[in-house]
Amino acid sequence: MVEQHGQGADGPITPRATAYAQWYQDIVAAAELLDQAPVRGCWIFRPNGYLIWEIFQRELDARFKRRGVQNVYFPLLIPQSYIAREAEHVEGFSPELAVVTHGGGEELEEPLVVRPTSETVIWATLRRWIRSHRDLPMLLNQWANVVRWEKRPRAFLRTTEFLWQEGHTAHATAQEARDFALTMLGVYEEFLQTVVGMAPIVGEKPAHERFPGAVATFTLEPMMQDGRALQAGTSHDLGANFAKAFDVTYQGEDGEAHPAYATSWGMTTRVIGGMLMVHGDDRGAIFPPAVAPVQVAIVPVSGRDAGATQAVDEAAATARRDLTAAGYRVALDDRPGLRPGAKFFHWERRGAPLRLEIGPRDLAAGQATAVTRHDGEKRPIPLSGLTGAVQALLAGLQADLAARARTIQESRTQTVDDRAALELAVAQGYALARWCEQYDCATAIQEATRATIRCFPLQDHDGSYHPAPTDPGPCAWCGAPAQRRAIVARAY
RNA sequence: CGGGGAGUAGCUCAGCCCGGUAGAGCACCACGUUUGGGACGUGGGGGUCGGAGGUUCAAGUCCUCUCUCCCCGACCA
Repeated sequence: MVEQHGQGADGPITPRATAYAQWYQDIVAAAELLDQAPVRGCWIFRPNGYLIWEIFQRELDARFKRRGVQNVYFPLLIPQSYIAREAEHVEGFSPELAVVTHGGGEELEEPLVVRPTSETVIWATLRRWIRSHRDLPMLLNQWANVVRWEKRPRAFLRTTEFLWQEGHTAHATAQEARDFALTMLGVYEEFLQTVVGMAPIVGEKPAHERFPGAVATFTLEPMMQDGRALQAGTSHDLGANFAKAFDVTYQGEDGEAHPAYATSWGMTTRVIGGMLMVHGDDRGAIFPPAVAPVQVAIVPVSGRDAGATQAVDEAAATARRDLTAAGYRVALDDRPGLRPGAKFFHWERRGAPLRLEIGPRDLAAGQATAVTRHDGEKRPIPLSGLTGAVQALLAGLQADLAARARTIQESRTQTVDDRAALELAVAQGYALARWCEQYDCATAIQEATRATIRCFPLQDHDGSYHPAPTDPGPCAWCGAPAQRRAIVARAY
């Protein structure tokens, strides 16, 4: 029923205030999500880690399909020449490609790259799939793994191989492509808010941070508890760049050939790491109920005699049966030989959002003791109405976590107008500052503060995104004229 | 790629300076006593000491080479 401890799972957890990076590693271990792989930068997903990804997949996939997106699968290996077809694309990705040079014991005539992303192979194929305006829009997605040879890997946040979904769509007009890129941005935002419990800033990347080959890159930037940003998803308007590079045209109603307009959008296993950093505390991981591998941990407390213990065991088994039947992910911690306290710690570290204690005293009162992980509060709930009470507690907990994340983010976001204020703001969170949109200025900011231009925030009106109103004034860093404010922050 | 650190039991590490029977804690297995916030007793299993070469009667320990991992920076979802 209950898995045994794994490596490092029981080690001490470094407090966040002592060393945030070390704390992060500790709670990844404590939650038993990953294990070390033999290859640098790669991690093994343990059952709990993969279950979270499966839940992400289920939630996102349903949202995609609701918008008419169909799943496909393209191969892992891509001819090296494909990557080179789009000028910015090859420049952007070449440094981090893994290249296969040998196969079947022989050197390959043309090296194959392990996909870092699939725009090239997909657009090479869309050339055959798109003929007429009746073929559009073509809305595709694939669940896949990709490889990017990063210099500095970190568990979940930046791994050599990572799991993601990559959506690829083709449209008849530039406007339609832009609209769809924003639609998917909205899907991501809603997912991060309601499922993951994040409060991402949604915005557009500055030109120098765009995806290689994109005309616009939109991003979601939730704040971690230490004030740093994490890019948690992107949606790109690729314009006609890939259609031109791969010669994809369709015949319009006017009988003429037109280029197809593209989007691509992706979300990765990185978000799992972000979720840990947003919600976890010094006692371990805390998972929002919507994604928790174990939503309810039932800990029976044995009685002084066999009869009382048997009654407790039966009540615990009944609770598990009822909650499981109601669709919850439940663990009954019936491991023998462990005292209740040890089990409490066990489930706290692993992030179970709700714990139910059932002991002789509870049974005498016809109740269970419910303990919410994020605030440690204990409250009795009647065994007769267990499922309903659990549902209410989990719903409240999900909302509490999201609200807490939003509060932290807002309290650490400052609107600033000059260099000194910007430096102070990025030392502890987000700065909302006018920026001149000059690359050299962004570089100067980064060299001085280690912060980067995260995005120009977008505002959500009537389900669509619009740029924030212009706010002319001097660039907070260099004083040159600036039209709008950007989020400036250190990032993972 | 620069700068640090580390490879010895499943995990965390001691042992290395000063060569001589491979250890501790935790975890694991068995039995018993415990059980409302990390229990205890007794017994037990588990090791090519990262790899290769060298010195030596003898190498975890000394020498040479090598591989790998982790952490901190620049590249990135």
